[in-house]
Amino acid sequence: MTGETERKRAAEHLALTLATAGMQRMGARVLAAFLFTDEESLTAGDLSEQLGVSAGSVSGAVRMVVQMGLVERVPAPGSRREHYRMRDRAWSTLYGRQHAPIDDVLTAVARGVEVVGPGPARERLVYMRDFYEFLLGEVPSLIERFEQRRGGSRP
Amino acid sequence: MTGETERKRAAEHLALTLATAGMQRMGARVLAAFLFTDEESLTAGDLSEQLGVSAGSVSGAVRMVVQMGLVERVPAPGSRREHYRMRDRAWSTLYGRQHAPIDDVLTAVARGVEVVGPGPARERLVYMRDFYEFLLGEVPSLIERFEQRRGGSRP
DNA sequence: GCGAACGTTCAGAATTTTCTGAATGCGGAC
DNA sequence: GTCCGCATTCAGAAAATTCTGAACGTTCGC
Repeated sequence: MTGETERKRAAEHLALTLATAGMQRMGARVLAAFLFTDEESLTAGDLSEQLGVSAGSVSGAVRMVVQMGLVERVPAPGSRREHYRMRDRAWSTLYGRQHAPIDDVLTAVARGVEVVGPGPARERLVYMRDFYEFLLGEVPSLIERFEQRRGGSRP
Repeated sequence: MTGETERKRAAEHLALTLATAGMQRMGARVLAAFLFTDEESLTAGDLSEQLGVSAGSVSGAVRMVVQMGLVERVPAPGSRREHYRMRDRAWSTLYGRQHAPIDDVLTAVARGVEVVGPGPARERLVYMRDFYEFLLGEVPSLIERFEQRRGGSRP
């Protein structure tokens, strides 16, 4: 273990990396905050203070990560604030969610196959469609395999 | 087959879908143009005209898709222009590339594990690290399986 | 009920990303 | 060697995204 400063630096670095990889910046920062905390749960106020951003930004970012299924509200007995924490399996959930767009792409490609007559373009479209169909089928089992492998040591 | 208009509509729709899924807009439009054409190859001029955008935009977008490994320059005998076409296996390549950020995330998380002392946060970080390591190992074999399954019918 | 604390919403500001268009570079034809 | 046509680069404009901060609800304690 190193100092608290190091922890924050590592958290911010991960947030930046996730943001570069396509996640919204504030969502990534909030997520990193949850990931790196030893607290049971965090409130919007905690996040606002810890990240040095406005309550409004936190509100939006929290809504996003909750909607993504990465963070959940936790019942807050005896507190007026809303408490949140990371969900278990957050990462496999995230990975699964990243594949939601596959459905949309698949639909768009299928439309292309309908519209385009025989020829090279159509062959390409069929190939693409097959690939995305394949993915759509394989990803869940991929995640499941990880869960099972992990399942024994951390339920 | 339907009219040429339908084809363009389908191409633009796919481009928009890919853009929504995180790809840069112009890159997606260029890619869709390659995907939907029956021409052997396209030049920057073709793309510029077809998409109704400036040569500068095309240049940047083409550079991107080439660098992504989705499109390649094709020798242009007897023509001063540069010719490009989609590469075979473009989609599995794209999918593989989408996982390049995994390396970065993995590095960032590993740093977190080093920095954080025992506790819930560290457990979470270890879980995340394991998941991304698992992915990094599985994705190539996933793609390979698709290629093999497809290999017979389209070499 | 009343007051206070907290979260949310939304219009506007700031930042970042993306596109354009003119200048520049490059390669082949003559 | 010079010219011509196309591609690229890059500074600046345009557009989209993201953050803030003040106003508004809501919920709980009293």
